[in-house]
Parts: sequence; C-alpha cells; structure tokens
Amino acid sequence: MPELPEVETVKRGLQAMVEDTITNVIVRFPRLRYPLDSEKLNLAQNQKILSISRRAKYLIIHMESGYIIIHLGMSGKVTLYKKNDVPEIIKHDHVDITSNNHILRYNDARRFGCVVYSPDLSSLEMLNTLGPEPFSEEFNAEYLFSKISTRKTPIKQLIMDNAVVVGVGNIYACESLFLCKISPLRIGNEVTLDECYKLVNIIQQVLTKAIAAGGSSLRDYRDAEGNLGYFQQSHLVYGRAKKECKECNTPITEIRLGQRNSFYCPNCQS
DNA sequence: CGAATCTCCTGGAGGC
DNA sequence: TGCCTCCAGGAGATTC
Repeated sequence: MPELPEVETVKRGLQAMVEDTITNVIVRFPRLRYPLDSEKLNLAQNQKILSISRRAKYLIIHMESGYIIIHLGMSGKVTLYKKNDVPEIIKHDHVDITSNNHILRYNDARRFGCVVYSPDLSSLEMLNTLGPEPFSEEFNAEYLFSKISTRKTPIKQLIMDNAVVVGVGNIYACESLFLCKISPLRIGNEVTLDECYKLVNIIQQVLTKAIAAGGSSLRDYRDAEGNLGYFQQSHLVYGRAKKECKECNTPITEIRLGQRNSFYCPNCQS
C-alpha cells in the first residue's frame, strides 16, 4: 500500500507537470471507489496546472479553475511520462490525464482509489473530515489527549482513525503501540497525557523510519530497482503471531480489532 | 455524536 | 500444474 511517505514521493515526481496545460482526460475504466465522471473530469480540459499538493494520502492537482483529487487506495500507482515516451497500455491502466507535455497514468489493480474533479476543495467531504498531518504542530500530545480521552474505542483504532491523525496505517499502529508499551486494546480514555507525549513522538519516529526504508508496505511490493518495501523490514510485532517478543520472549498475540489484524506482546504492553 | 460492522476489489499465498 | 479459498488494505456507508 502506498503509505504517506510514498504519496509524498509521488507528489514530488509530479511537479514536472506544473505549468502544463491539460488537454484531455481519458477514462478507460470508471468503476473505482467512486464512479469516475468523464464529463466532470473533462472540465479540466484547457486548464493550466498551478501546483500539485498532498493532504493525507490524497494528491491534489490545483488548476486555474477547479481541482483533480487522486487517491491511490491500496494498489494505485501514478506514473508520469513524457508525451513522446509513453508505454503500451497494460492491465488496470484506468485513467490518463494528458497535458501538452506529459501523460499522468493512473493504474490501480484493486480499485480502492479514486480520481475526482471538484470545482473547489472546501465542499469535499473526504478532505474536510481529515485530522492533522502526523508531522504538523497541531498533532501534539495535548491535542491527541483531547481527542481520545472521551472515547471508549481501543487506542489502536483511534490512532488509525483519519479524523484523529492521518497517515498511520495498520503496521505503524501496531509497531508504535509496542514501542510505547501500550496495549492496542486499551480504551482511549484510559490513555494518559504522558503516554500521549510518547505516542506522538513514537508515531513520528516510526513514520520517519518508514520514509527512510522507502516505499510500500504491500507484501509483494518492490521498487523500480527491485528492492522490497517497508513491509519486509523487520517488524517488532506486526506479522509475528506466536513468535517470541524481541524484548521478553513472550509469544506475540494476534487479535482482530476493527476488522484489522493486530499484534502485540501481552507482557510488554498493557 | 460515537461505536460497531460491512463493503468495495484483485492478486498472492497456501491447501489439496 | 491447476483449482479453490482465504486474506489484506483505506475509508466511506450503514445501522444502532
């Protein structure tokens, strides 16, 4: 899955398209997360691209008038080609955004992503409900504490909740909680302010490490050079059910929390 | 509002 | 080798 760091990398790669003028949007297969609306997307025609930004895992193409918002879901890939150097269409190439100089090609096998046109950003529910970025000043211990101290939901689900903080996926949540010695089952209102300081700190560290490790946590992901992504790095608890805890040798427990597999050490975490 | 559950979809993995 | 089943994964939708 493209994690936050990877989406940021993609965003940087797309900067070459800034100042281009969009000539055409081709939709080959419209059934993504939201049905693609060719008619609306073609409102982008003849629009100059002013900038390309990122919010959570959304890529946002700012045009003279209106925006195109792209989410990669879990298997989405965006590749930018020079116009005179475009490869053959392959399976799951659902969308091309063509400009005078480039083609931005969207490929998504599992179709959890989206490509949406909107005249303005403020009306977009998917962006309005997002919590702060994990590296922003807004995401601090006091903020986190205020968001979770009234909640009866397990802490793991809370830090994975985009309304609380964006960019913390399943693996990061498991690893961060282990490093904080907090059980994923602990109810939000039983997490102390002190622990929130730790959590904010550790989440940022874990994400930073993921950026350094580079790339996706998808099991089978390899980057352009064939290197395995973050998923293959040595995890402390994630995917280690029944294996010994690296701290205390207790077997790692696996449970189901909010439809997600969760791993923790019943001895180290409480 | 909050909480719990369901859903979308494909390809890889593991079982036989 | 070839089926078959199971599963991951983000986030909106639904229900209570």
